[in-house]
Amino acid sequence: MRHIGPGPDWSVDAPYTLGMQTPIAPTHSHGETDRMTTPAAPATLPGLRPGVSGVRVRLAPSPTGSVHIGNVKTGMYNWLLARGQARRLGLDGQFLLRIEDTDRNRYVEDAADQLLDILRWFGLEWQEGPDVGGPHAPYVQSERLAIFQERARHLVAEGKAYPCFCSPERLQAVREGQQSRGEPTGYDRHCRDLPAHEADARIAAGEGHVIRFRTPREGETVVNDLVRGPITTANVTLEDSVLLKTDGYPTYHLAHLVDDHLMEITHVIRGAEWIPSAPLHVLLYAAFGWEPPAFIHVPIILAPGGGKLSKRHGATTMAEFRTQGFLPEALMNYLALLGWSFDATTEIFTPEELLEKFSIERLSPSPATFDYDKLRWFNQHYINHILTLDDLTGRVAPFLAAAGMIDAEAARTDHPQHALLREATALLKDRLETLADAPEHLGPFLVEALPDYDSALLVPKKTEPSAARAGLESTLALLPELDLEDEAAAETRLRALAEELGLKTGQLFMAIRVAATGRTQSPGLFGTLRVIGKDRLQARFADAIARLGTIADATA
RNA sequence: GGCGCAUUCGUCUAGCGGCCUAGGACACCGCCCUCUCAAGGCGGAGAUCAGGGGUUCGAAUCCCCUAUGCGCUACCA
Repeated sequence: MRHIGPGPDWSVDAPYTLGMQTPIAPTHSHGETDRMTTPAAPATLPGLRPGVSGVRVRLAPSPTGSVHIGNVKTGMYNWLLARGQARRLGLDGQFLLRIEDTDRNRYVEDAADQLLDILRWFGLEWQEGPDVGGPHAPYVQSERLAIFQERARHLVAEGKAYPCFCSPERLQAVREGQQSRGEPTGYDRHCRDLPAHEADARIAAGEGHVIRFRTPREGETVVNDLVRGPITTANVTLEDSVLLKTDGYPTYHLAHLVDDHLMEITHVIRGAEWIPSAPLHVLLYAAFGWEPPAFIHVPIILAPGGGKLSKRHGATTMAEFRTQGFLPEALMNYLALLGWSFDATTEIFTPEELLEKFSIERLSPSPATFDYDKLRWFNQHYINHILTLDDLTGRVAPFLAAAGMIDAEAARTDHPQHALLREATALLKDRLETLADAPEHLGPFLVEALPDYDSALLVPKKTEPSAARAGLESTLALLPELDLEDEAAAETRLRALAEELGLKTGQLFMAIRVAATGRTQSPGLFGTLRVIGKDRLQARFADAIARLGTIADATA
């Protein structure tokens, strides 16, 4: 029987080393711990420092375009930790949103607004952020430049960072020289030991420069990742990274770290692409004299063929998944399982259930391949089995309205088209994989007149056109006295009709199906007839009969 | 090249030294239901647990090496 350790030991045993903490062990989801003799251990959260009463996590995207699915997944885990796991343990849990717009070259004008919009659509709610404010405002880094510059100056004053005057051209030349000699590339620390008076003079003269971190050249740094365990890196392999750029903007390394500290972030769940720079961050925290947060690096999402997920494979941004008709709940369920599991068999987790079940202990360190087929299955499952009919009706409506099939207001229950929309949705929902499939499937049930279709479809296999026509004429004649609301009765009547005409039920039913919908595939015939209704059926049958008049029987 | 991370059915995963002749799900195949197509139900095939060494009475589970994949190696995040 293994237990989660008594909690991380945060004692610092080396200047540049985080206190050792054992990687978290998963809890057993069943078994002996429930015995009455076992005193209930106080619930603890891995990575939480003693004395800290709550969890504060963040999602810190940069507004450089549309949000990638991977960023959202990472943000979701943060959200689930704060709003789910932490709160279940009776802790305060705050999830915040911070915009990291420190790259002026990649900045995209409306990206931040779109970001908030799509994150809200997805279902993430933040307690502090650029739109809602909070105790640590502003939550946009470009509005916090003075803070970062002050911190950088502070490090320089303490000798833990230094100004570097090397031009991009020199840096490139250095790199090329290293490459041609087969050496590891990297900054050669040319300005690391400039005399202070010289550096000051050049700055005073207005010479452009960056601020670099004076990385220790000896020892090693340990990053304690909560799911991976300790990751040790020799300091010699680390670079003197740029902290502050020539334009006065901070790099990610400086900005995120200062803000995480100021905003009292307790857990940093971020993409695995940050593992290589995590030692730098640990060193930076030490240089500032700050306690670092707990780290969890979650794997990046792989593309079906290997490599990273790109346009070539399908949707990659949140916005694309939305327009393709995916439900945020289904997307969240699928994404959650791409690197996390609850047990051996449970796979359906609504957002509420995720908040109840999610725990960082069960996060996986290995990368997962994105499977569009499985996502579609989840989406279909939510459409068909999880959403209520009224909910689904409301979600399908915008897609149908965009296709011009219903009025934009038809989702309102007092709208004249609403009843039909709802009935059609009920009838067709089991074949919708995405909301975007709705126009294709519901079309025949919503429009007045059918779009043109292949008249040959009206003649079922092994059936003469004349027989199909006779069947439809009889059905049309029978229509006024049929009670379509009583599906069983209508079925009995039409089965009898088939027998009278000497047709197999399949033959008659198929002819009717095509006449009613223009297709050979539809929901059950009698539900189909009921929803389309007598008026439209009358017109469609008449049209079908006219079409059949132009098709001659095969002369045997 | 250097540094790092990862490695159980095609894919997502369960597995924490004996419950594993490896469980579940997607996809695939078959059957059932049936007026078509879906949905649903039932069943099947599919992983010698990357390979090789150890440790142990016993290893998918612990250790080491190798291989492969991925990431980082920017005044991008």
